[in-house]
Amino acid sequence: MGFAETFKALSDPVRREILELLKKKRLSAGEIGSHFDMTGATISYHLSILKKADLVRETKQKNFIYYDLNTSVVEEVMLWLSELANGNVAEQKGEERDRDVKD
Amino acid sequence: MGFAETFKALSDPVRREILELLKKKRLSAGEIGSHFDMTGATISYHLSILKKADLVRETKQKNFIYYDLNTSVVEEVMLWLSELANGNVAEQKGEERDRDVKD
DNA sequence: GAGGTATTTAGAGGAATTTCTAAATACCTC
DNA sequence: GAGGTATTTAGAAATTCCTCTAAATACCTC
Repeated sequence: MGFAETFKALSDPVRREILELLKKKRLSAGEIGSHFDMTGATISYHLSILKKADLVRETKQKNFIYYDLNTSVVEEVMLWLSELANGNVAEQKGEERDRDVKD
Repeated sequence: MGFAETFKALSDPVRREILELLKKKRLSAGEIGSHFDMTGATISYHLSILKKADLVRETKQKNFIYYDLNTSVVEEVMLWLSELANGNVAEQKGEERDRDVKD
């Protein structure tokens, strides 16, 4: 946990693109790397940051390491943003904001 | 627009705390600064980044500058996250994911 | 276990970020 | 318009981030 690590992980365009790739299906580090014009070492660095933020999970299989998206952390972030924008959870339709806040 | 700037803005704890302060009510730069143990110049720097990300708006009044939260950008980010996590908009209850994606 | 493929780790360079102090700007009040 | 308050800008220092090359680790297959 810790939004600092999560938002920092999300703040890099390469890492966001990795997450979008993983949205479709899980991929090995090498498959992810082939989508970018960077060395495998750099991809590994980005994956380590996504892992630290718990945005992706890894599974070893044969001599590949597969990565997939962890949506629960994404939803925690959405919750925080939702409370920031609306003062409550996922209420999108009204403009009731800051109503009945006791403490 | 540009998620790079938005997520980068959200990635700093001071800036997230500023946004939470502004959730309650709009505040002048000085009022914001008094919540932190930093110089006014540093707060001004953070505000400039929030402004660039369009997460806050400013209004001049007398010789104060008031800042308030721009929730529409927050909602754009939520939308992106929602599509990342669920493949569609704010669908929280099902596990239908990646259905009927034509292109 | 030797060779091969997949991935990570270490170390270094350059760019970007965060903070400060000091100075500049802006605007209000008298 | 002079003095005062609020805020930003400029420049510098310390730290963190992103990328690379080179080397290490891990694991599979024969």
